[in-house]
Amino acid sequence: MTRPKPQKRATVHDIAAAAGVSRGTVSRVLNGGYVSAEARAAIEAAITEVGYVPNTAARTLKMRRSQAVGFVALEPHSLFLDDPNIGSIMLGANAALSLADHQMVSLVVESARDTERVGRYLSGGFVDGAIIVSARTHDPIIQVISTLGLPAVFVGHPPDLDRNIPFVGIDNQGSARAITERLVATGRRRIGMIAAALDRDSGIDRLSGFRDALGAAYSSELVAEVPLYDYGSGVKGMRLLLERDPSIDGVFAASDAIAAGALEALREAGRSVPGDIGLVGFDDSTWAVRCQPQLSTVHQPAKEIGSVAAQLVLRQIGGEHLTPAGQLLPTPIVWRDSA
Amino acid sequence: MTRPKPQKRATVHDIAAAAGVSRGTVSRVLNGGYVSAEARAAIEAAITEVGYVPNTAARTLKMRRSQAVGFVALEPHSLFLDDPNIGSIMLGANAALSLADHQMVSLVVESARDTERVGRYLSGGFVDGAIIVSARTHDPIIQVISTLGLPAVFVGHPPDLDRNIPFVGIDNQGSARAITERLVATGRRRIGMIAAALDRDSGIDRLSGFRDALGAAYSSELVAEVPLYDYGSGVKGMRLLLERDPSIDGVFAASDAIAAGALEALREAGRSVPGDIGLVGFDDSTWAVRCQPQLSTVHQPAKEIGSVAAQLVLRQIGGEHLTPAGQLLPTPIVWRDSA
DNA sequence: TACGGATGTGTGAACGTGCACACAGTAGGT
DNA sequence: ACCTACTGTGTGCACGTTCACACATCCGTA
Repeated sequence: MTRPKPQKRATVHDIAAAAGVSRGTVSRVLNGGYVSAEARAAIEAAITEVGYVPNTAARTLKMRRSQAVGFVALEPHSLFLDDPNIGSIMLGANAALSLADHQMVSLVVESARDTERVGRYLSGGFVDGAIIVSARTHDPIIQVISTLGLPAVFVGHPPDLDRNIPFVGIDNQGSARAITERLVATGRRRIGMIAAALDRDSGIDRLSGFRDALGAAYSSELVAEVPLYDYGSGVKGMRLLLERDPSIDGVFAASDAIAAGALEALREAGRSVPGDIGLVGFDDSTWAVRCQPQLSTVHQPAKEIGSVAAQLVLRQIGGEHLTPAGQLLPTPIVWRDSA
Repeated sequence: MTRPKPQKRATVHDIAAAAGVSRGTVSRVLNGGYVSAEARAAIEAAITEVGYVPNTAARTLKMRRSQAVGFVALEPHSLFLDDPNIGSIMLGANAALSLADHQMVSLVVESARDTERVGRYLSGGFVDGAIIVSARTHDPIIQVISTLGLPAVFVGHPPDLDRNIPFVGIDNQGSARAITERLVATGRRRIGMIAAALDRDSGIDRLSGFRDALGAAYSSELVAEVPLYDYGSGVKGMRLLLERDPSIDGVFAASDAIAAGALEALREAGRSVPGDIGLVGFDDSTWAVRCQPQLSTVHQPAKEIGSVAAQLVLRQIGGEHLTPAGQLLPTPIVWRDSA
């Protein structure tokens, strides 16, 4: 199964020959340097005529820099479909990288096979740095990045993350505590939580913030654990809570998508929101304003997170050693109709 | 602003020296060939000890193949946030490429600056082929791909697409006609459409399918044109239709997100669905089952589209000349509660 | 003994680029 | 007349890899 070589493409040699100069001169018109007006004109004409494009792979090899940054999305399967956040982070990162004339290349990891291949890709000199999104605890990618010594930034910070690797995120615990406290302040007495993604720092921290806010009133019976931040999990989680304690009158959902699902389960059960039950979410994604009633939630500055992550990677590529390693962005609470 | 060189990494030379053999032998244990058991063992030991990873850029340069395929998402800004389709297509493509041991790299194009940089990236030998999603009519990327001669597949087919470039998509026109006809069959008499994205083939074709189905009953007054396939456009479009003709009793929304927005506007106006008005969407995305009532819609096999696109690119990379160029996937209608 | 095949290893060249260096011509100041 | 600075151009080398080739050894068989 030998493959035919791709068609031959023009090189600096061809351009040099066509313009009657040497490779060096062509290189100089491309990258700057002293070139006479005639030579420049002849070379530029030759370039447009044959449609020459520099071979970036060769340039990367020589320069040891690719002007590209990897954006690694781990297990995005449900994230892409239910969580608009990852898309916003991506667009924020792309905008920032674009400004610095760097190419963002997104790599999707869904299987073990992907992990290994992406590891090779990151190590292979195709990217100068990487942004890693939604890593779980003990994620093999952490090891890969650590040993590689590649400039990298994590979005969120798995507890076992190497201390030297910078991250950008939000104060999940503090935000969860704050919004739960405001739920308490509205007079709710039996407050539960639909906790999700407890294998990620975000999930763990949101739960412990909830716990902090309730203090002595906390009861593990009123916490429904679900695997994902998605709509379906919200439906199931809410049903479970209603079953365990029909007198429940407040719920903190670990994400807006979960809250939307919870809303559906509450509608099924004939409970009104915010009349019978106060409901708050997390993310301030497009879900929040689509729901009926609109969700009170924690605003997550997704686009900015992406942008900051990109800047931190670029600074590392520039040789800077980042300290302190972590950076947290503010998360204002948005109070709407659901609580 | 000179940047420090990245840290020096081990090469085949280092491994060869450490194992007491030559570069050639190291290459053979990496890529297959006759190697003695002792040599192999020594080399493998050296590789794991220093954590050697082959430099893919160098390999790409020599082999003229990168084992990577670009996934170009054009103006995904609202798509990522409101349309789950693009994520599904991406995951479908990644799965198929992964099986063939190819790396999918996604490139996001949002600005003219991005277009140019992505063009350079695609031409630079970093990818062996490309999948292009959601190109608009007269998109500059079409020109870039055509002149480049890079193996490529479009998802959807802008009317001005080069005839030789394969595409994969769905029969937007036929599907739109079919679902509109079923809406007619339920007894609706004043049927309107919220048409979107009329600068894309999908938008144009869905509108003309709608027109076909209504025949003489078609009235341009009952078509609300909105720019995007998103929720907000749905709200606006539906308000417009209600204003133009309060007796409207059926609506075909050009996407599920639009239908969801329309549902919101109908709720505002106090109309019941499907009681007062029958509503159908397009995509069968997660929106469809989240809405209340759940949407009758056209199922779009997004994941499969991605998968087929990937396979078509891989076949071209393998040297095959694809003919016929286009491939359409079936789109069953899913009949739920909204009509 | 001589030969051919299978197995195992080392060497040189090439992929396309950028940079350091060498070199040449010109102009201006001492 | 000489030195220096500036502009302009060509050449060789290196980046790290793979492949073709040459060479070496061993074995079985004519």
